[in-house]
Amino acid sequence: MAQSTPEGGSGWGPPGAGQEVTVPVPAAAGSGPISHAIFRLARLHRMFAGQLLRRIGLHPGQELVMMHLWELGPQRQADLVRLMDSDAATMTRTVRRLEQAGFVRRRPSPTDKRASLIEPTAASHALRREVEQVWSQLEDLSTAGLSDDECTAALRTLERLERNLVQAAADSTGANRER
Amino acid sequence: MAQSTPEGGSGWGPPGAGQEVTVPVPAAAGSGPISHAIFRLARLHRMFAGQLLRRIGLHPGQELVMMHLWELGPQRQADLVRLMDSDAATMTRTVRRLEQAGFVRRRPSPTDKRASLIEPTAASHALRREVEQVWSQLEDLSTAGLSDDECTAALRTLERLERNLVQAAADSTGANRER
DNA sequence: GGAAATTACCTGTCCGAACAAGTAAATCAC
DNA sequence: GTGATTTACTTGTTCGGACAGGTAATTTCC
Repeated sequence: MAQSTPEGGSGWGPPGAGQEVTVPVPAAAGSGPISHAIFRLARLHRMFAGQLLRRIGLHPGQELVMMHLWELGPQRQADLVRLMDSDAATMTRTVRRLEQAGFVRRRPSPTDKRASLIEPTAASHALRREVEQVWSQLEDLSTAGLSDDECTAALRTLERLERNLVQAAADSTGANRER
Repeated sequence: MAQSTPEGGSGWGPPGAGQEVTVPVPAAAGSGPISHAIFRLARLHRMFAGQLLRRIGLHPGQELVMMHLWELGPQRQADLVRLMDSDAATMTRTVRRLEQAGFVRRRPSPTDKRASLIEPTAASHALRREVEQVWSQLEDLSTAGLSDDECTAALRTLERLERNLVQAAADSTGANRER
């Protein structure tokens, strides 16, 4: 991992704010500062989550599935896909790996022969506290030194960016074919 | 802590949109609102970048390599790894794919028989404007409707979160072995 | 000069993510 | 009821990303 040492951010130029940036902004990415910041933050965040989850035998993404199952009980894969806004193919493999790891069991749906219900195993419940601890820890690390107001503001900022992209995606797919 | 959970994050329904295009925040993730927001934003952002890059024959990540090469000229793989804070193994494969795609060429380093210099091909320069356009477009979509001040604030927020994680990573690695 | 550590790169493996394509079952339309 | 469409799921492929391990060249230190 070896995140580079804090050092000179090549100021990209907005008014006033001439503060140091902690990350290498090698000017090549000066093009899209926000995009690049999202990219780097995401990478770091994912790496951190992976590092924490690794200790409890999960990979990033798997813990989300487990959390949904613990909270909502048995779900079909399609439900999990919808809950996580994920991909059906990815879910197939993720569930299979969770099954092989013994955290999940499949049961054929009584009402739909196409579907199977995914349910957490008894063994998996021992993980629940640990997973919640990991998420809590990750949240604390991310928001270290931020006041409640700042956290709220940060959350709003992230959601605003997300909303923009959701909107753009809706526009672009909607432009092609009316849904 | 940091458990603000402002009203489940819902409530932004675009007026009149007869569909719940927005994002599922299924309470299971209410645990770490910031973490989850980062996760979702990153996923969307990456998906969008991939969609845009796909049209010009690149995959997410490859464009970063190319941008560095265009800007800095021939680099060793190790340099690219450092510039992108990436992984050596990943870089090996990324460079090979870029080479197979004809965007990059390898030349043995004159001073170091272990290393090879990666340089952009002439053909690749036709891509440069398109790549920059993609980044510009991505930035515009992300920051749609944001004022300059809001953009700056958003950037600072992202960098603050990143700095926290960088710090946490430095702490955890530094705790194990003093560097 | 020569052993030991470091550096640069490659390969294998596993994972999530996305796309394409396919199968089977359920639902809809007529 | 039959045919068309939709839904649920699977597999194959390709990519980035991370880890483990391996080779060769370089540097460090004695």
